[in-house]
Amino acid sequence: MLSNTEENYLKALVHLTIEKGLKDAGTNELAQLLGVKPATATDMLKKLKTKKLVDYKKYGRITITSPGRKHAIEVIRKHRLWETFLFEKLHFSWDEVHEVAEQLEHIQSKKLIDELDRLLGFPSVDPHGEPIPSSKGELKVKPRITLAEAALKTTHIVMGVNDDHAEFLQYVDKVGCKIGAKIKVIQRHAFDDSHELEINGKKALVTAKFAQQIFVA
Amino acid sequence: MLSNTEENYLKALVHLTIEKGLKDAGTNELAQLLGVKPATATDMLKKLKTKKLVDYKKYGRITITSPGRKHAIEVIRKHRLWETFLFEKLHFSWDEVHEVAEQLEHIQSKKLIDELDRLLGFPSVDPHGEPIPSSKGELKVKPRITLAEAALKTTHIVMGVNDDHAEFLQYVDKVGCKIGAKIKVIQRHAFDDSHELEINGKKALVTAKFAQQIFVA
DNA sequence: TTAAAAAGTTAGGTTAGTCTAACTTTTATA
DNA sequence: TATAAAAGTTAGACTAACCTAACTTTTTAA
Repeated sequence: MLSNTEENYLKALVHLTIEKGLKDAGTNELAQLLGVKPATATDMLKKLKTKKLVDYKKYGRITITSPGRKHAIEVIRKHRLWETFLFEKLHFSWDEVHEVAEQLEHIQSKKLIDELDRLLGFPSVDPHGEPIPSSKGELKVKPRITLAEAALKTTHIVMGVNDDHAEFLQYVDKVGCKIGAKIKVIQRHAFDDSHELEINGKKALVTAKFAQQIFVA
Repeated sequence: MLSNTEENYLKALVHLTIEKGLKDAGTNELAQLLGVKPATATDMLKKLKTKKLVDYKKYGRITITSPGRKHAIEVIRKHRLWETFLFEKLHFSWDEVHEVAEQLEHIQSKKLIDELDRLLGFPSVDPHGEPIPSSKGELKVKPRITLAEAALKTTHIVMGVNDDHAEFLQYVDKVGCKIGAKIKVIQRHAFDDSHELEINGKKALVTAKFAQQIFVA
């Protein structure tokens, strides 16, 4: 049985590699994502290596092993099912679900998750548009285009949003950028990397950092 | 914010005092209930004392303070609401709910509990017949008679069952002893403390330990 | 009423997860 | 291609929650 902390490290590795289409990650970026110091991440990586959950050699890059990936994807499945439950059944808004799901994702009970899945009607995406891994551990990695890379003056559909920060999501919501919204990048300003958008017909000006968190098709 | 462990100590103190109609508890019984050594409980009691959650002096008896009680009752409320959710919405049987609720009771989110309460229709008892504290922190302590103290040859109604052990609950279920069942103590055998019962008309022979876990009215 | 038993505490040790400060290895670039 | 910057590691320390072994205080009962 893995601790909550170990599960969080594995989950972070999947976010940094598989979900970005990359094959490995570095100690510093892992530490940063988890909000710990690199030295702390090094210690944990040694432990995860002895448990055969990551492949890793000193000063090298980190890859997740097949058992490590399997476990991480289960945690991600739980996280996204709980987010969906909170949103669909308990009247949570999309900016409120993440924080509570971070706690709920570590509850250990196979039956709980199977039944939750059934109660929700076997959903395939969470409230932010992120795919929910199947009970067999399959995680759909759709090649995602962020608003920062999307073609200019073309209408796109908002497919998903990074869920990590409540404040960000409230802002996203405020400018009318919901899942399914029609969105167009009118122009990019090189001097400050800002993006001029049209969301469902309404103009908005956002930063590059904002644009990188919005996934479109 | 209290750790899961601190919450478990406070909860155990309420189980040992308020729910039994007693005003204080001892280090050893507390340690035993929590499955730790007395030395460990002593350490934690010192910590809870500095946080003003218990009243306590060296070699003395432990009482819970008003803030400590308030917090403990919130945890008990969460535990029993989660048990009810698992039983009512997720097809768990009454012997399966306790273990998972032990994990879920520590999730921190006021909104989560308020919404769960609403989803369940503001229940007043959990699947084992235990009262669910109100959102204001009121815990009904019904004076409870166990089967071991119940009058002989009188028909009683099963009002509740101690929920701690899944195996016990499965056995309780098997002999037909559900909440609301009619139960009569035919005879008690002094030489081995066994109890001869009649449950909904069917005979059964049970131990004293069994009889102490069944609450009747 | 005192001695043994029960209850409770203290001291010192362990593990998990974190930190800082100093160090080493790798990489990128002048 | 040498060296500075970036990336990563090591050593030593801290806290929370647990342990065992030895000790002290309180209670019980002969």
